Order: sequence, then structure tokens, then C-alpha cells
Amino acid sequence: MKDNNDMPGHLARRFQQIAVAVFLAEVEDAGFDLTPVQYAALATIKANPGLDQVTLAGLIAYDRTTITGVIDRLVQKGLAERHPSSRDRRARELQITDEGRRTLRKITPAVESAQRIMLRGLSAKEAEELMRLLRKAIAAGNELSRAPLRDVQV
Amino acid sequence: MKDNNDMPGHLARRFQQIAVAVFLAEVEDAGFDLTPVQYAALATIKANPGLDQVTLAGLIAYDRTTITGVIDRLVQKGLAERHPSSRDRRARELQITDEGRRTLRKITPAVESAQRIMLRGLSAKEAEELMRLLRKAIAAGNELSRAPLRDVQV
DNA sequence: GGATATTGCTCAGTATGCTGACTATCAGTA
DNA sequence: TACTGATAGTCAGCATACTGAGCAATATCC
Repeated sequence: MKDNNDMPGHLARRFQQIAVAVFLAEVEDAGFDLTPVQYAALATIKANPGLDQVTLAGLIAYDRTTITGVIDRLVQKGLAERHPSSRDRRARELQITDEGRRTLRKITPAVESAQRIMLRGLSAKEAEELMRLLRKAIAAGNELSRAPLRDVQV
Repeated sequence: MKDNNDMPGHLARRFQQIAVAVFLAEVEDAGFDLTPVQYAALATIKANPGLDQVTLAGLIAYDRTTITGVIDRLVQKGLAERHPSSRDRRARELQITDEGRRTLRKITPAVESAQRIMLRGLSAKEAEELMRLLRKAIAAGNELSRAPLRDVQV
């Protein structure tokens, strides 16, 4: 039987496991309580004010059933708001709050530090190459998950 | 703000997301119902008969609180057995069943096919390099998660 | 215009993965 | 031996992720 270390699936799981742990630790050290998933959602709402949940999900490749809970928690923390859309009564338009903007600004150094730490075993050149290869593999497999990335016009 | 595609944490999440989806699809096509996590646990039990749960967790870098549920489901499916250890009354010794062995054997082609598919965007050389870089980054970050890999003598 | 299909969102259920707490047991030491 | 600390396992609680179902609203096609 092959070793676990020869299984890309196992390596993917381990790397993601470490990435999440590092992110949470850095963010908590900075005095905040925000998950990687919540951070990505909040940053994307800020960059695309008024977008609906399906569009948000497509921009960060989350499942639509996952995004509901994520936004619930962002709203509960006072970082985002959810309003019914006037153009489409099925849709909810998302907005970042002032508090959300403030949080994003203050949390940025911790997020960047986390990205460095999770690659600390690699040289700058290796880190760049790892990201290139991940991007390439992900692009080829994009449609294989239930929540593919969608290039949406907002 | 940096693009998501420049964040190793985001790429890690996407790659893992695709890896799990591909694994489940291939395994289901082969007529089985086993998650990546359950597969790794079962294969490790087979390779180390009689090991206890903490040792198993260390060998595949699972949290000890996660492994309880995973083994529950393997036992429930009749693929593994959990017996109290005679040497240490706190510990449970794990064994694979004949049914578990049969399942592992029949499922192997699907698992290998899944590993190929999740790297289908890369050349053989690139795939090898991606795995090398992941292994290196993981080794450097091993202690940063609550469930690090442990090199245990069984 | 009306039937049909599609879309946005939610919900119930299941499976990881973690934190923190707890029990039972074991190991080391005074 | 009694005390102390560490260890094996479980549990409650929370946050992703997904499957599949369902509702309401919109879009499409005849």
C-alpha cells in the first residue's frame, strides 16, 4: 500500500488543517474571533457591496447551503447586514457594516502573517511555485466539487 | 487587498475541497460508501493491527476527539472492531474485520484513480513537485495544529 | 397568458475538525 | 503507599461542508 505521504488527498487535508490552525491562532493573538471562512466572506462582501448570497458563494467557492450559516454569524457579530433585494424578492443583498470594515482593517496584518507562517518551511521561490501548482490543479478540478468558483460580474 | 488566489490558505481550502469531492465520487462509482477520513483510518488499522485510538490518530494526524466518531462509523459498518486492551484498561485496541479487508481491496483502484484525477491538470513532473512542496510545508508546520502527525512505534 | 423550468434561499441530516471539560486509569515520585 | 501528573477516551458545543428536499419567486417557452 502506498504511503500517506504519496497521496495528494492526504497532503491536501494536512496542509489545510495546518492553514486553518495558523489562521485562527494569528487572528486570536490579534484579539479577534473570525474564521478563515468568515474572513473571506467578509472581505468579498466589502469588495462587492450589495451582492447576493449565490454570487458571494461563487466568488469564494462555498456551497450555497454553507454560506447561509456563515452570513448568519457575520450578521450576529454585527459585521455584515442582510437586506431583501428590491430587484429580486428571492435574493438577499449583503453589505458590510462600519464595524465590519474596522475589523477587516485591523485584522489584515494577522491574516498576512498567517499566510507567511503556513509557508515558513519553503523558500520564496518554492512558495511561489507551490501556489502556482495549486492554482493550476484547482483550475483543472474546479467543476468537480459541488461549489466551484464562478467568475461573476457583480 | 490581495486576491484570494494569492492566499495559500484559500488555495489549500479549494484543493482539499476538490480532493474530497473527487474521492467520494470515485468511491461511490465503485459502489462503496467510505469517506477519505474513514479510508485512511481503515488502511492504517489494517497496517497496524491492535493499535489504540491515540496511536491511530497520531499516524494520520487526526484529532483524538474526531477519531472516536470515525471509528464508531467504521464499527457500525462492520469494517473494524474495537476491543478493550488487556495491557491498559483505558485503551481500546482496533482491528480490521474480514469485511473491512475485502472493502479495502476492492476500493483501492477507485482511491488511486481519485488521486490521479485531483492532479489531472498537472504534468507528472509538476505533480511530483507539488507533493514535494506540500510535504515540506507540512513538515515545517506539523506542530502548529492540534493534531500533529506522530511517528509512533506500534 | 400559462405551463414549465430555473433560480435564490433555507432546512434537516450527516460527517469532519476543533475547544474545553470530564472520567478512568496509569506512571512516577516522595 | 499516597500524591501528583500524565494519558486514553468520551462528551457537549460550535463551525465548516456536503446531500437532498422544499418553498417562493423569476425566467422562458409555447
